[in-house]
Amino acid sequence: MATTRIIDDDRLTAVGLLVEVHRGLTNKFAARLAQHGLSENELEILLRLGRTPNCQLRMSDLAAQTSLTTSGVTRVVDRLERAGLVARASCDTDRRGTWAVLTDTGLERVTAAVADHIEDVDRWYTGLLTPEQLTGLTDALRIVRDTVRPEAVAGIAEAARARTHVGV
Amino acid sequence: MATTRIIDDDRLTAVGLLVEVHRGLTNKFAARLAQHGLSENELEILLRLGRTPNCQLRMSDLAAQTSLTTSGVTRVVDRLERAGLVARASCDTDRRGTWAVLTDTGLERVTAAVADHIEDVDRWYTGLLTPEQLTGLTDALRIVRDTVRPEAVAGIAEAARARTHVGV
DNA sequence: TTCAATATTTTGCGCCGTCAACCATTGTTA
DNA sequence: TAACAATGGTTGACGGCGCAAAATATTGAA
Repeated sequence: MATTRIIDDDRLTAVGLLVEVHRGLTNKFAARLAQHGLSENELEILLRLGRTPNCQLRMSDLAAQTSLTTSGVTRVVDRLERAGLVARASCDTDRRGTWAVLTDTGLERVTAAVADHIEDVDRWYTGLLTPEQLTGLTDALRIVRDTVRPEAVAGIAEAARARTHVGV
Repeated sequence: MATTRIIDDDRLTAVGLLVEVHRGLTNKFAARLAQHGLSENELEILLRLGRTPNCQLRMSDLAAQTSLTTSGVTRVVDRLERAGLVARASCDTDRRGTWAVLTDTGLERVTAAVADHIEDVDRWYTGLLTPEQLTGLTDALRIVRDTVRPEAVAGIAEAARARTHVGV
């Protein structure tokens, strides 16, 4: 007698699995990141800045990429700025906007944090799977990502053109 | 000239993908759940209760299963109790403990919510993948889940034995 | 030019969940 | 039995983030 309750639907457990993995990893990562004085959101913002040609991105682009609210980005950048890892620079071409610019110490900090972080990622995630499993996983995830968050690549080209210098 | 910056490590983008998918799905699901007056955490607690033999679970077991804090579970159950979806019942064998028991209206509510929710899950997640992709994905996720959250199956056997009745 | 409509960011307020402290109960050891 | 650590749950203080409104800058139209 198979149970056919809607509450046991396979699709439900499939998302459940994703959620559990996400939470589990987040918890595993949090401790080490805290040693570097960073939260996951802060790390992500630093990473996105660091990957950009001139290490800078508009606040609204950060919001689009991270799926934080613009308000959320404001506050995260506030903290990072207070910590000296990011600086704000006004945008010449559109004086409504502000660049968030990764400082030198910000780059150092994120580099150090990432080195440790990758160890954890490998231990708790990528290292648990065979290469085939991993590519299968990421391919599938990419399909889902592209439909649930198509806007995730904002402002990179634009930022490459601008050249705002900070520090020094 | 390949870029070899640590910040671009493949493993990093692999987790990034997972995080993006999780956030994207969460956002997609939130609206519909809100129509049923539920948050994702609330739905999860109701689901876990509903899947249990007598629709009841100890507070601490809920905490272990959901990776909320016990304090967090207290507050979520507070809200659900206020809404009449869950009731608290004292535990006979250990008077420190309390059962969270799904009420009849709670069961109705979660059933209705899940019906809609599954549609969304299918549209934004499981329905986007071929059966092979999906099983590959869940198999891989299960491997990760079992190592990052081995404690995720708490209190079910125990709850089956207890038979606390609430309402009527 | 002037004014309305729009875009970018910040701020006030509130919800949600964590942390740490706390109370009640249980089990253990003597 | 008393004394005490360990366990289960709740509460107060606090921080992070979203929502909506405000502040500022830009664009378009008359």
